[in-house]
Amino acid sequence: MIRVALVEDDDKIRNNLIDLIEGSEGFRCVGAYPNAENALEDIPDKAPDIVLMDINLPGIDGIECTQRLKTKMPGLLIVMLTVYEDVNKIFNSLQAGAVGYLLKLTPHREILSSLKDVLQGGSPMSAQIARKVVQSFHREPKQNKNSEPSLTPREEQILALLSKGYLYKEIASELLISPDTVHNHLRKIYEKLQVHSRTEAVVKYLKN
Amino acid sequence: MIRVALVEDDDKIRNNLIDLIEGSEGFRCVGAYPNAENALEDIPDKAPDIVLMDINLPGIDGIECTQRLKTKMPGLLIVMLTVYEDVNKIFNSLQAGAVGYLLKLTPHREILSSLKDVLQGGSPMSAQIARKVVQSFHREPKQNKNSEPSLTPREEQILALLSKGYLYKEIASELLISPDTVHNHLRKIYEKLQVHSRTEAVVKYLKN
DNA sequence: TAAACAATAGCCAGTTTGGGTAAGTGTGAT
DNA sequence: ATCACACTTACCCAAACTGGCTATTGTTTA
Repeated sequence: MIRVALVEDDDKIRNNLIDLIEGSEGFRCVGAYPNAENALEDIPDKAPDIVLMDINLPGIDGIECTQRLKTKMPGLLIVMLTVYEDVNKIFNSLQAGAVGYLLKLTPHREILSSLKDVLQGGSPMSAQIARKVVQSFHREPKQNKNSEPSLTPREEQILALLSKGYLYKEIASELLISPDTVHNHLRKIYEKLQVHSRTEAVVKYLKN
Repeated sequence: MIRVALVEDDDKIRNNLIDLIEGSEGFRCVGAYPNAENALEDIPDKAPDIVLMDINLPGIDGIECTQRLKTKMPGLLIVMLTVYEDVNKIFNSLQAGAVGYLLKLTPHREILSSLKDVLQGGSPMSAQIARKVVQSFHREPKQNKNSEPSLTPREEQILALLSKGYLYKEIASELLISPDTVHNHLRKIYEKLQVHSRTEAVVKYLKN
């Protein structure tokens, strides 16, 4: 039995979905709300498996609502509902914690199969949205052209310790060299990184 | 005319794919390589639209090869080929820059339609992989329970400037206050964050 | 073989920080 | 009206840091 909750402000659409879900074998509608405020209050008590969430809601919108629900119930599966494929809003919804989305004009049969799919680990979305998600997900091949002046292993090591807040002499005793040597490495590091203080160097270092 | 290149070490599979692509209306195979090394050398000259890349290759593997190709040709569309759904490898491939993947046992008809789909902005992948991608993509709602000893707005402001590597006097002139005031705020910040140097403070600050 | 460079070490002058102490102003709560 | 607290300024001192110059020992490369 898949427990479903709905958040949808349009009465007609909401009632249609209730009918669909309640009328289908293996599904139950455990809550239906016309706005995010009511949903946020009641859904934690009802503990549904899946929430169908309209993106455009009066007051708190579906994206914000998704984010709040996910903080309270991290395991909750939220599927967005939208009339047309607004790429940005869908993208933001996914970032907020939704696992996929459905268009409101999706045939009833497909809605039900998508819900089952979601419970089995799927993520209903069009290939276009998937591409956008995948792209945002590409790791930058880290541009080491001009930006990375290639520190030597020793310099990297010293920079790593510097980033932990060690003093020169602490780094020195850690590496069994003299504080003056540490000092010298740091000067080369600063030159290579084009910075003039440990803080700037550490900030650059932590950004990779 | 869609220009396709292949990287696949199994001769039989590679030749099958060449036949499929060359024998299909609107497709051309502009290169076929048994290993990553050859592919990396020749593909930039051939400038294909799409590369079909086996994940498991002798020597440099398909993931590494994808990463290198994307650095040279950021617009190149790479689709991974794999015999079974190895979630981790596929996941890494997508991170490396691939836009999707196909199973080697996919029917020929579907392979061709997936390639067209890719050119139109699609991302062929199963719902399970999509879910994994979407999840890695969720933004943490940032946990500020005990970890954040609540800095005052002014303190946050000063800490932000400190993190950019500003000197006391630079922060002072930026905020139109005296360096001594900056100094004082910093002392309170250090106390609250339980640190004893700007570097440690900045490191803590940047981790949120 | 000569040049380039990483790693080591030192000295010195000037600047920046970190910690101590003190105190004035304003705001909001009890 | 008193108290707590954020924000502000100030001075002192010791420790740490930055950047200048110099120099030796290896290793790698041209």
